[in-house]
Amino acid sequence: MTDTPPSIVWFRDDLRLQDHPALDAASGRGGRILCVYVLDRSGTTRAQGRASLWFLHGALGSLRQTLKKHGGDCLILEGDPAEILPALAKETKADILYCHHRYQKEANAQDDAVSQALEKVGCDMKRLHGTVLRQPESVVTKTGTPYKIFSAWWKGFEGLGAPPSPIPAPSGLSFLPLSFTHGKKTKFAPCDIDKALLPTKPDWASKMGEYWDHGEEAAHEALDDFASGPLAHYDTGRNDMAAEESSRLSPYLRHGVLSPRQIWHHCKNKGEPADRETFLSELGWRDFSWYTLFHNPELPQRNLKKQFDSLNWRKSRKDLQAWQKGKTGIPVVDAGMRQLWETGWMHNRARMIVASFLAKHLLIDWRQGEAWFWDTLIDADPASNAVNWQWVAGTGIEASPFFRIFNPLRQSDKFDPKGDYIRRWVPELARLPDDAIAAPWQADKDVLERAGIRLGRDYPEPIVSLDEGRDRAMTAYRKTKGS
DNA sequence: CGGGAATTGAC
DNA sequence: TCAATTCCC
Repeated sequence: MTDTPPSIVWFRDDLRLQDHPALDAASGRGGRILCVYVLDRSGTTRAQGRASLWFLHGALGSLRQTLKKHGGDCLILEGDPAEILPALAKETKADILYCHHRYQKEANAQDDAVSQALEKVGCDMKRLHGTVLRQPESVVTKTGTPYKIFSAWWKGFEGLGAPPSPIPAPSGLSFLPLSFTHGKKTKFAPCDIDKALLPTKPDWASKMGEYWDHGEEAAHEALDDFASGPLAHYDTGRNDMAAEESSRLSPYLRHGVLSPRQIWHHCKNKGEPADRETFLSELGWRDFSWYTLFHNPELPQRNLKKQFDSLNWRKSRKDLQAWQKGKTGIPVVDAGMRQLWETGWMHNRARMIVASFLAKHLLIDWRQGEAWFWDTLIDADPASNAVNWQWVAGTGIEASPFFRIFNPLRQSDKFDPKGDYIRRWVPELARLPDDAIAAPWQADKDVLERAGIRLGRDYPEPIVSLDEGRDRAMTAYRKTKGS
């Protein structure tokens, strides 16, 4: 045994052992390691939504199990990291703490504060890049300014060659036992993660548990299943809402059970070039979102196009709730929203449709939608969520033009032609024939009767006429021009 | 990662 | 006539 002092590895959105630069660095140093996760109650960073916390519960449990196989464990505490971590460093005599950079302004400021507090107890904080393909500063235009357009950024990104290869989980890890925390010295009791993380109202845990497996092993299985299957026809398959052709890796990616570099390198030689390029560019969008958030910290709160600050959003609690519950009377919108509620996840095509419907047809502020997704998505990502909402609402830097309004019926025709997605998530419409299920209010009376549907009772009438909603949005958005 | 009206073009 | 293409919103 060397006399190298212990190191602390502070886990955040990187709940894995493989391709974990912070853990790898701690291992390479030689001393014993204390793994810690802090459920941040300081109020300085945005609290995760309830669905996301549910997934976190599983991810933390799996991380602990994996660490136990290596003879270690992860200490889970609740409170202010700037108090907890220095206290732990003092108690364990650790002189170095490893973690990964965070790219939200508040989170980065918190890390700065933790670093300063650690310094006072003789502990050095080392932040490594481990949660994105490339750190946000690394892709810049020739004039040194950040890119605003994805395709231009992507070109610059690819011009740098392949992203760094993932690193394997360190072997021969040596851990500091957690038992010291049960001594009198520590003032921090271990966090009861069941109590702190599992949702009670609503009790999502039992339902969502049917759809998701936890842990690195399950995540890599999902990755391999996708790479050896749906990736081969991803270009078209990803848009079929009823098919299970999308990767469904987002929850693992969000919580760092998988790293983007692992996904990239696992897929880089699979499938046809066109399908692969489409998928990798989706992974690119995730990095670009973090890049955009890094350069625009106000992204989750403020329109990046200030022109839309004057937009007169409708304030309708009733319409917002109908959207949230999947009772808008537009089947494809309701299908998406119900899939979200039950599984904590929504097909990406459906995300665009429901988001466009809220921000355009209902003319409700995209921030209301962003907040709902934040609370109900197990993959709710600080960067992607905000970027994509601003994209759909037309308020982002590189956004869909404001007059681009998804027509839910055309979307149904194109991406759920047989209505299978609607049948799966809006079962009360299941008996309607293929050509009527996307727009029951347009169906003949006897068709509805045969399917056992009385509109307004078994299934709602549309809460807004698609034509009128579209016109209303066009008018309201157009008014902001030049104002 | 559009929609939809206007227009073209193959019958 | 009607589907494909063009072009403005």
